[in-house]
Amino acid sequence: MTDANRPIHMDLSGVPDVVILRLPMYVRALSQLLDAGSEVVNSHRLGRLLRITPAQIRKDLSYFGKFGKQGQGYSVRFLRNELRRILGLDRNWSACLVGVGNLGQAIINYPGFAPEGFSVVAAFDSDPALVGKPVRDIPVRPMSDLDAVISEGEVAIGIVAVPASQAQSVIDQLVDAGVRGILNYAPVAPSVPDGIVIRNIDPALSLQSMTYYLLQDDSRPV
Amino acid sequence: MTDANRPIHMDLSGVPDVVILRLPMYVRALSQLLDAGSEVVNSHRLGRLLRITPAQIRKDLSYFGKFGKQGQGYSVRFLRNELRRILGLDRNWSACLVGVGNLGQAIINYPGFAPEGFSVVAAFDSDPALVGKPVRDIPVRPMSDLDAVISEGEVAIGIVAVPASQAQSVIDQLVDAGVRGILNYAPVAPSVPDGIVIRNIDPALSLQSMTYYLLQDDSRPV
DNA sequence: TCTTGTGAAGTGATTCACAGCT
DNA sequence: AGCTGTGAATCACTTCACAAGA
Repeated sequence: MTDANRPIHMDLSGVPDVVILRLPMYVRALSQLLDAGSEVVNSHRLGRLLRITPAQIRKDLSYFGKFGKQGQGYSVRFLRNELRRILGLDRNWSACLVGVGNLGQAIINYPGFAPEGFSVVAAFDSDPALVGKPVRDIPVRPMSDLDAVISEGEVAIGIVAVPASQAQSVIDQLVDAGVRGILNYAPVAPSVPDGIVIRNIDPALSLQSMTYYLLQDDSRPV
Repeated sequence: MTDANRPIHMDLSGVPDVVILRLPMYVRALSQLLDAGSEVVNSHRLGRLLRITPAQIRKDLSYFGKFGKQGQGYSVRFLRNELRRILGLDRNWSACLVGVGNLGQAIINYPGFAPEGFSVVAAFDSDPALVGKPVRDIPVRPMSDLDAVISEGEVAIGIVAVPASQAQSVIDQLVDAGVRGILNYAPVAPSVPDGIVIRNIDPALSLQSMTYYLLQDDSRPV
């Protein structure tokens, strides 16, 4: 009962998706703690920082191993490094951007990607007026270059910042070219083949669900 | 058993959050169908469009009433209007933006908010160099104006596009001024009082959880 | 016959509570 | 004494499956 029938926690496909979604939050909080000079932390404090219950944090971590010491807590540095390794953030990830309009340019200039090992190595646009003029050192290429650049450059991630009407077609092209993850900013629910990971960034949907709750407690005088 | 002990489905606070998060997706899909000339739809087709099971859709709708006709399906127009009403999208919502840097300007220029009744009526920045120069017709004001503009203008929503270090403080100011919903683009996990609705837009977190799955099936040759 | 609306069943995630280690 | 790691219990969400209406 102690060691014979161990749980299959190392079964990687068995970790719930919600757990994976929380790990980056842990990494971020741990980095902050480290910056603030904390070398150890317990699940209670980490939970307060992220507004997550301590039990949740301990359970999440238990899917991957034992990282803490009873009575003390976790080494901030060690836990952060382990989580970064688990998430694959200890390596570099090349991404390409499709769509260099307002939004696309903001994405290229967004400083939040680089720190965790993501770099946009190429950009594409169907508008000839945009092609050729680099944005922040990143060359803007025609769509016809997409396939070659992705397959030759080991680009694993495609970032989609095109109008809704073109999004599915662009995503199909990215997948065909060999991209394995899609970060989609277009307001659509795209379909991708099995094995392709997609994340949608959709502020309009966020606002539209928010208003439901704003309607509820109109108790206070506006 | 038929009518005496009816379920408390009209108990508005009893609708699961996940359901509310899906309603805007339904609205969007229904709008598309309408644009495409479809007047009726059934849960199966709507589900295929959104990659949601038909049972899920019917169950979600059942929290709010009966919108369909057995044997036929739903009137696209009617269902869309009902959902828009339920979500509060049949009225106008004023929002203000804090932070008029790269990201903030992209948000102001983002065409996705206006169609569902959201309008950014004011913008604020702590940088004097940005204050005074309107961005796309929206005046940029100093932070000191924030309180007055929000309370006088019936601004219910604050959009936060400032650096992480300032985000919590800005959110506090917005809440104090009377905003009831926050759309936060800063990479932090802010805390807000009860009754305040917050939505976080955090592409970096999305990418960081994506890579976990990209590591898993390295079956194909890269 | 087709499709909704919904109790009941099933599945999945969170929280509890405590044994065990430091 | 303090805190982790984790089965067990609880809670929440999804899917099933079918009665009933068009």
